[in-house]
Amino acid sequence: MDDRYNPQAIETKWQKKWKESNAFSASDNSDHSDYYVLEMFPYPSGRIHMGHVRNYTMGDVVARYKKANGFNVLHPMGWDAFGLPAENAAIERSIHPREWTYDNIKSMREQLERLGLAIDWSREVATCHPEYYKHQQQIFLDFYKNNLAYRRKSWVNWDPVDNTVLANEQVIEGRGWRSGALIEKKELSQWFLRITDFSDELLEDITQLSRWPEKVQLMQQNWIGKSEGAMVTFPICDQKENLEIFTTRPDTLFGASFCAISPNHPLCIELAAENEIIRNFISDCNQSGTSLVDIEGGEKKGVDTGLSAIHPLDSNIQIPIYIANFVLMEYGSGAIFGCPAHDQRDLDFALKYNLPVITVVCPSDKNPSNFSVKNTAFTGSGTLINSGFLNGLNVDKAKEAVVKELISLGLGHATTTYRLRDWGISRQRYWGCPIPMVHCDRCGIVPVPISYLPVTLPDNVDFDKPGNPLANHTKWKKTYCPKCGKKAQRDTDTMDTFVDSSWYFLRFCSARADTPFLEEDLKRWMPVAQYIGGVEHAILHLLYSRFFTRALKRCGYLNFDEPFNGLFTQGMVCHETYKDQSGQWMYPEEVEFDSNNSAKSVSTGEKIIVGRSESMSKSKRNVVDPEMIIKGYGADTARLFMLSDSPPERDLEWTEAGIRGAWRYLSAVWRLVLDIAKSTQNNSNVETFEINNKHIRAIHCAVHGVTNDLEKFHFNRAVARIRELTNTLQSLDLDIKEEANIARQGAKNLIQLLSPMVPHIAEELWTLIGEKESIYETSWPVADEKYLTNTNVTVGVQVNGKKRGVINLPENHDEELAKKLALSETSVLRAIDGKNIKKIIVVQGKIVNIVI
RNA sequence: GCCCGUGUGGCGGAACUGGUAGACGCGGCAGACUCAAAAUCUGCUCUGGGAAACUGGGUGGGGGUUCGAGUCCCUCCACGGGCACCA
Repeated sequence: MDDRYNPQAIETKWQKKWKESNAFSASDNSDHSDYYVLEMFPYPSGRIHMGHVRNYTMGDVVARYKKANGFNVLHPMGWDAFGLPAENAAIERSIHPREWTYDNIKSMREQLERLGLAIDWSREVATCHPEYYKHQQQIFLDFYKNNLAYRRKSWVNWDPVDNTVLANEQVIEGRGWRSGALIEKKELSQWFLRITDFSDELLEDITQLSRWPEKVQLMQQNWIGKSEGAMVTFPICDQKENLEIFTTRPDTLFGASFCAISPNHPLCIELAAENEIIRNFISDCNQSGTSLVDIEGGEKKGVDTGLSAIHPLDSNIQIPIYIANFVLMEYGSGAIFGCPAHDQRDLDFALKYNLPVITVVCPSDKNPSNFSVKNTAFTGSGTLINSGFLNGLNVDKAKEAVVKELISLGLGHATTTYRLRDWGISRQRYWGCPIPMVHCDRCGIVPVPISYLPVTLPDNVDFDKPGNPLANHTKWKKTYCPKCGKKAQRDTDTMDTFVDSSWYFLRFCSARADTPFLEEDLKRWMPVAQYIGGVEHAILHLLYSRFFTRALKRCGYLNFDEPFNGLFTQGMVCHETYKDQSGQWMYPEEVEFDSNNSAKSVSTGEKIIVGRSESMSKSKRNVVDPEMIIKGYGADTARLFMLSDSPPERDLEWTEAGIRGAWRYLSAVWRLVLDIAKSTQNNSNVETFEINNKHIRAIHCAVHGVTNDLEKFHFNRAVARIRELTNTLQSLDLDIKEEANIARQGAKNLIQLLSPMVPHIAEELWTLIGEKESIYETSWPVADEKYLTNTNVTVGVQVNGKKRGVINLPENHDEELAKKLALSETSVLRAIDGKNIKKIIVVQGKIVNIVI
């Protein structure tokens, strides 16, 4: 073997060996404890990016570390393979989406394999494969049977560029999350999944996910948006119908000075038929949509309907009903009562339209007889005033009293609403899982029988026509009704790709089964012990997956609720951005730095403007191709750098200097271990050394510390500790027999500690130092306690909290000794300067503080 | 606007439950090897004063609790993220 570190040679060598020995296949009948580690599967865009490298390296460290600790590890990989880019490629380059996708999968798999990931590829799945989506269709049919999937007409967010419907969460600032096009409103019949059936469960159970980041728990809680309040009925003067209003502040009911309904409220639409002003106002609101409202800074506008509502608690009071642009049809009941004194938005509206402001809650530090709200609404708690039978009660008591009264009047009840709404999954696209339903003129909507599955996508489709290729297809949609046998039509919609990713983690457990998954496999592997992915999926994917698991439970597929026991969300990979003089983004390899560290264009020498570091993205061209890095430095170097500099949950700044540093370090380890291997003998029995030998202690401390760090996902600290150990080993004199023996022992531990992070070089060095077994099969080292506890400690001595010196003490020293030694230090005595000592604080093994 | 997070040398970041701030790395400086460079190795590197011993300051700003605060509390500022006419 070459004396120089040659990553390309050893990496391909070991990747071949691992593959040949099936090293990473998970056993479905092992006696060991099972451990399922999973990273979010990628969309097969064709090339991996640094985000993937970071994500999959972390997962690989966990997989290999757990394996070394005796676990039977499941670490699979697959492809989130349906979706729009495949269709775009079809349109732009006349490649069939299937061909494009499978080509991409092939090249991305090669790239991932080149990273040396300990993945069980025998379980690989692609969501676009009929063997995957036929099970998804079966699950959909079961959801339908169990009333968890339903169809209804609804206003949808229509993306005019992608020609498809988007879920609310896919609309960002009024624009499509993918296309960026302004979203229009359109009414269509759509399939929905009843996620709101589980609102409460999803909300409550999330607090029990102790190994999830609190941030993600909170984001999901906010997303579900539970609020408790009351539904109140306001009769309308001279009308049969009542106005139903949801409020979280029923206590302020006597402060109501107007009602407001949404422009999309049924009553509003009814009124619009005979009223042009209202008609104009509605179209105004619909037109402006979200975007204009944002631009105008959310001005509150309304139109008086001329109708009046009767106050539910006092029929002598009539309050005007407005149509207001800030009332949402989708939330609550689409109607509110305005209490200007205690809601800033209502107050703004009241001041604009000259409506009365009735103060009904007085803060505890104000005088109830003269407190009144002027320009700032009071939203805190206090005592009720001007409120009839509620006067004198606090807010909470008043809420209860009002609800009680409303119930007895038959005009209301306590209720809870959620921000979360049902999940619309219909997409007017070709490259997705077909919805296995048939529309029959006689029988209505008829499910495709399970034995007919899969409903496969047709091959010969035309992407040149606008709209849904499946609907445009001449033959595919034509079928026979499974019920009456007469001619009928297939549903031409496909499912949102978030459906595909809501159960793939279950499929991995039984990747080749005839049913979606087998119960005994789920029993072995689920829930996922450690899930790792980007925080950008904190809400959608993770919430949908939690819902899916519960829905599957309800349909009798499985018997647990939460799919992911542990969740880790890693930060993004960032890079500086570069622009040339004309404002064009530049790739990092097009930029060089001169000796003054100013940036120039490689080709023209033109000065380059260096921008702040941002998340790597193709549009800003601040990307570094992992393949180039692997070619230049090797996969181990790329992996090590991904783990070393930043804490994994934070963003990582990609730098050329950083990657070179990682490479230099691995080269140094290579030389160090080679030196040690050459100059020492492999004696298998581990020697014991004198308890205070600082070198042997350093080794055991490193083993102990790295183990703790890996358990806690502190990869960057683990790397720092391993480097410290390397420094220690480098300082040993191999000509001295005892030190050489320590060095050999230390080198072995060093290789073991490194092995989850940089597996190829670890395997090679493990062999070079005389070991026969693959390091992947070798047990994790355990630190010997006796080398960890200190017999002597160095303790700082402070005078008035300021460090003035250090003293050495036995670990179990008493107070007197500490005081005595502290007061014999010259630097300490100088600081005391003969002054009177008031007190001496001694914390054993930590600190001595002398107060003067 | 509301909710959450972060703020430590030139840079990325360490610091267990309040107990010696700056581990480890990057960069920089000096030196060794070399005809020279690269690579490698050695040393120094928070900052002001000082030749040095030593000494003053220092974890976004201000205040507080404590013998002792990067860590806890209050307040302000900056940056990042989530939600947003949510009734």
